[in-house]
Amino acid sequence: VLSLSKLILLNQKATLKAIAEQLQMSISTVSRALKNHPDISEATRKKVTELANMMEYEPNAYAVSLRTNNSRVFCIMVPAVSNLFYHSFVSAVEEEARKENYSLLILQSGDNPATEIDNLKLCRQNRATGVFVSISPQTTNIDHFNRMVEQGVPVIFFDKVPTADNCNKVCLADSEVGKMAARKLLEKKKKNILAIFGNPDLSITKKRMQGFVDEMNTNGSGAKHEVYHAKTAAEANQFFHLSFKNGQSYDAVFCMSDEILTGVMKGVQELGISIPKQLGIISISNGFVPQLYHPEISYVETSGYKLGKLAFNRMLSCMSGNTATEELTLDSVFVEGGSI
Amino acid sequence: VLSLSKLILLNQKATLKAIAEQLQMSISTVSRALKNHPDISEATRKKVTELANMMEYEPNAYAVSLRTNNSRVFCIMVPAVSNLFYHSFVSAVEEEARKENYSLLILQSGDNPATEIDNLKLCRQNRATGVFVSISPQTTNIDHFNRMVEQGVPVIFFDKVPTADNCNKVCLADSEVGKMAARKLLEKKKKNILAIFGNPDLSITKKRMQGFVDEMNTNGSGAKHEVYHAKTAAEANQFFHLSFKNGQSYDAVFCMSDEILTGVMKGVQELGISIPKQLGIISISNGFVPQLYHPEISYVETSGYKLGKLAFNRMLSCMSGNTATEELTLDSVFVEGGSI
DNA sequence: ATGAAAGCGCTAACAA
DNA sequence: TTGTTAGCGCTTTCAT
Repeated sequence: VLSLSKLILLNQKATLKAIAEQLQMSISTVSRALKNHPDISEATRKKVTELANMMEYEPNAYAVSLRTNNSRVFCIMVPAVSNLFYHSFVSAVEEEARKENYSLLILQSGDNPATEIDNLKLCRQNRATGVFVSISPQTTNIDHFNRMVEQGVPVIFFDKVPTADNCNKVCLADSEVGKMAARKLLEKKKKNILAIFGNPDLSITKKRMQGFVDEMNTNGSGAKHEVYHAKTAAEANQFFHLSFKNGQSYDAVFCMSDEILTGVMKGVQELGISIPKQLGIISISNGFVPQLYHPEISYVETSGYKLGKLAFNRMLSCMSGNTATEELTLDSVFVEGGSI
Repeated sequence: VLSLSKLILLNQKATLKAIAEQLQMSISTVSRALKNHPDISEATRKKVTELANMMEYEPNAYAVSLRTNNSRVFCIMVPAVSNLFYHSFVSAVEEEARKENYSLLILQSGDNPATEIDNLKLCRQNRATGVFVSISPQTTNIDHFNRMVEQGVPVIFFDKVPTADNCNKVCLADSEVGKMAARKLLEKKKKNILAIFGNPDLSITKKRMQGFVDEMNTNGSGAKHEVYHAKTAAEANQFFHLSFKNGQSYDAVFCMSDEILTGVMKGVQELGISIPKQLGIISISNGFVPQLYHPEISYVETSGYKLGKLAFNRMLSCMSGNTATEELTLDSVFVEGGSI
């Protein structure tokens, strides 16, 4: 239950001006009192803070930004937030941003370069302090992003990054990840490997494949591997069925992504194949999907969460005047599950 | 390659003032020209828009908000964005917000009531036009939220909603969902059902359980059911093992959530139980996890995406002056998978 | 220790 | 058709 006087106070807008009028003092005194300026007397400070609390005063972020020319807003642009990998990235950035007292503007591009440009306008309208972006596969021209950088707004590309090299990138070590998966397969003495990759046009596919194939060719004496591409889980499932119906006897399957893995694992269940006895499985994953199965699937980890933390640090470094562009890479980790 | 003159233009801040100075006209003329005010001559409009494009002018969102007293920002507060259900909700709201030209401020509470209050301050600082919130289980006092409503900021509670009834709620029909799952089990003539629910303190658990048990008691003549609670996937897994090691012969398992389902399905794989021959499985889910298995798990759908759309509509209705509070409920759908 | 005043970028009522 | 002016809420310099 609120007292009448409190009700009256609450019903007017809580601004510095309103507080100043109530207290018969100037706006600047109120402002200073509220931010513990040393010049302000204890008595004044006390009166002001008490009334401010009563009125539930919160500074108007827009007025502050306008005045200080500093928005304290980061923008994150991703193809779609409804994606395990990206939302763990967002989650990590949110945590760090909160600590540093920044807010987040989250934008989806839907893998559409035109929407990307629209979103960039929103970033500019909101005078974003910095931008994190994972670009769409069709984005080749990054002039718009470079423009932001020229104007002093750091842009950190992450995950899906452009090929140009004069920009800040924070990536998974995709080639290294593919290499590590191949190495694990060879360590386990797999001789006849089915490797299923995603859309061959994506740079992520190219890099993972390059690492995988390199390792196989360099150190895989005696081991055979066949490469397929599947754009969806359903396609991966079909490939799997074809491969195991034709009597070919692979002893291991490599899945480039969760999408592929789910298609393959459905095939495994459909055909009643026993893992790892009849067949070894290894995947590249964020970690959620592999632990749904028994035995849990062994995978090389690509953590959106860790990438988010790394990207945020890079952002802070850019903001503190570090103008050199850098290409950072997240070390990959193998997580043993029992499927190989 | 940019011309020198363009470079010079780009290097100064793109504001109405800067444009006005270049063109030797007043700020208001420029402002009007840019928003196609009918009073402005074609010649002037053309000159202004051309220069504005050259300078890549974007209005300063903070100045606009400050002046118009309208932020065009919605705030969404959830326990954690790294959650399948919530991020599909966020995704839906983002889509609608974009159409209406609103931005999104996304905040995580970490299921902590104190953080919730902090977040609410952020909402106020950003003068959010409206707030979507799924509260933490420990939040009993919703005064802070009511305060926002009193000050004209609509608050739409979704999913995890408070018990008080003078507020806007958009929920899954949790009781109905439980009831529907029970009905499906009875239709399939299941006689001996293991029902695993989540944390018994959560209202969502209570409601789903109430619906389930009600239906069983009302129409389940001849069918037995036993209720367990598991707070994590691992606990559900343990229960499952105990239940099937002790020689008890359930013919179906009901899982209240994805979390429970993953624990149970791991048990199914570990014990090599054949679905649906030896055992029927039914779950309540967003839809992602059930389709990872073979056969796909039959589930009653709880769509975060659809809930997001519904919540957004409710928000628009509140903003257009509809002050009556309402409690909306999303109809549930049964999705046949083959596991029962 | 406190106040007055300018200005951030924009909109809109009023004037010309 | 265009310009002048005031003001949104805040910070900060300069004065007192």
